[in-house]
Amino acid sequence: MFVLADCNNFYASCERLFRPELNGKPVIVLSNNDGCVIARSNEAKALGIAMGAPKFKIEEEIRQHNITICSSHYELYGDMSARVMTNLARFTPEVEVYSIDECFLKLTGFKNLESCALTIRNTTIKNTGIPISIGVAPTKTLAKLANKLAKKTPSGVMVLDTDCKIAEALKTYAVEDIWGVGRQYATKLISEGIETAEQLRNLPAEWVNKNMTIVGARMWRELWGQSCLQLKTVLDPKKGMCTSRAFGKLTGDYGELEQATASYASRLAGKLRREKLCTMVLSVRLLTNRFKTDQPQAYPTISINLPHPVNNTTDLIKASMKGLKRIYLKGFLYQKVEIIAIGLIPETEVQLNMFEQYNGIKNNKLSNILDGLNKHYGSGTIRMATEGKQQKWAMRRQFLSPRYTTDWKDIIKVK
DNA sequence: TCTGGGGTCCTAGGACCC
DNA sequence: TCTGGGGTCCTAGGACCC
Repeated sequence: MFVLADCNNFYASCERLFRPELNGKPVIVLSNNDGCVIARSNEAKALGIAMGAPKFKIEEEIRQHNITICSSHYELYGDMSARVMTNLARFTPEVEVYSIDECFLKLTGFKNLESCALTIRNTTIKNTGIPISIGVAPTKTLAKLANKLAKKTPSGVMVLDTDCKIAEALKTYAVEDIWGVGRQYATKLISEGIETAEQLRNLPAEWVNKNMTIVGARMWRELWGQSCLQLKTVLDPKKGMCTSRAFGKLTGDYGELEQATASYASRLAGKLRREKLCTMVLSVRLLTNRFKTDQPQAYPTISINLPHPVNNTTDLIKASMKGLKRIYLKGFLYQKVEIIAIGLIPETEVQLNMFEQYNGIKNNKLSNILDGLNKHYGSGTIRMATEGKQQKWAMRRQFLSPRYTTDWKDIIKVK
């Protein structure tokens, strides 16, 4: 049996954990740059605050209902996530951490699944303070579905362990809420008159194969209780890595773009080193704001093949600067730069190019020193000069909570 | 003023090979 | 006039996820 454990309103719950006065009150968490809503407490959901709503469009509701706003704070969420996952892993060795707030577990040989699920839920809540729901079913797709139903029950647990219970659950389950049915498929299915999971499951296999590719066919079989998606206990090596973030303001200034590009490249280099990976290709892309339809749009991009696979800050900044210079177009206001690394290989498998000069040893040494200092004195303590000092383009985080769990200086702020 | 960031997998089509 | 049959690899684009 597959179990899906999913934290309720995870980011909002993390924020509330250290501010208990917010319990029972509407809380929302905003995306980077305090752009749009990415998490809501139940109270905020009840007020009709939509997922993804831009903040500037709901100012009136925020004021009227006295909604508490938080900037997203991934350091805090990451730390709380690790605590939740550690607790879940105590119940079975078969664990797949699926996302920051979700985890699949496999339970074999348990007689009373209901009480087992309840134990998992209650223990995790007691030890972490994060509310969580548990869905249990014979396939991952059905466990996801069970979890969604569990959120609506008082016990927070839903076990679908018989054909009868599964059939009953599918009857009224909206087709667009199935894991694997996104916007495109939902529109298509609904236009064909398929509105519930039961109707989708009753479609002939040929129809699904023809219209929904192999991915859809797997999902369809999973709805019938045939497990096609296995538990992934070992993470696959990453294939690509990307640093992309909107600026705090639009800019067409080359100097500012240089700083931002260098700083994102440096961040990407740090991520690569942490995962012990090197990249062979670096892509740089500038983007204007697609919502500003009255302004000229441009998305110039370039891919640079590196002479050697690297992950040191010096070489990656250098390559990104070269890319920026080649794609920069005057007269546009840019909102974002993306730096993408593709063709990742493990540090230990790097092969050098005998026809190119290799400065890796010196540059790697420098990067390691950088990492060491930033780790000891706090990230951002030391950085490359090209990354800039003022960073006028840096993202807005007006409503950031203290680092309750990861910084001694901030812990004293807890009331 | 203000609209997230990071991934995965699959398919189709073109280039190229013998 | 007639114009094979089988592969592989790569890329772009589209779908999905949280």
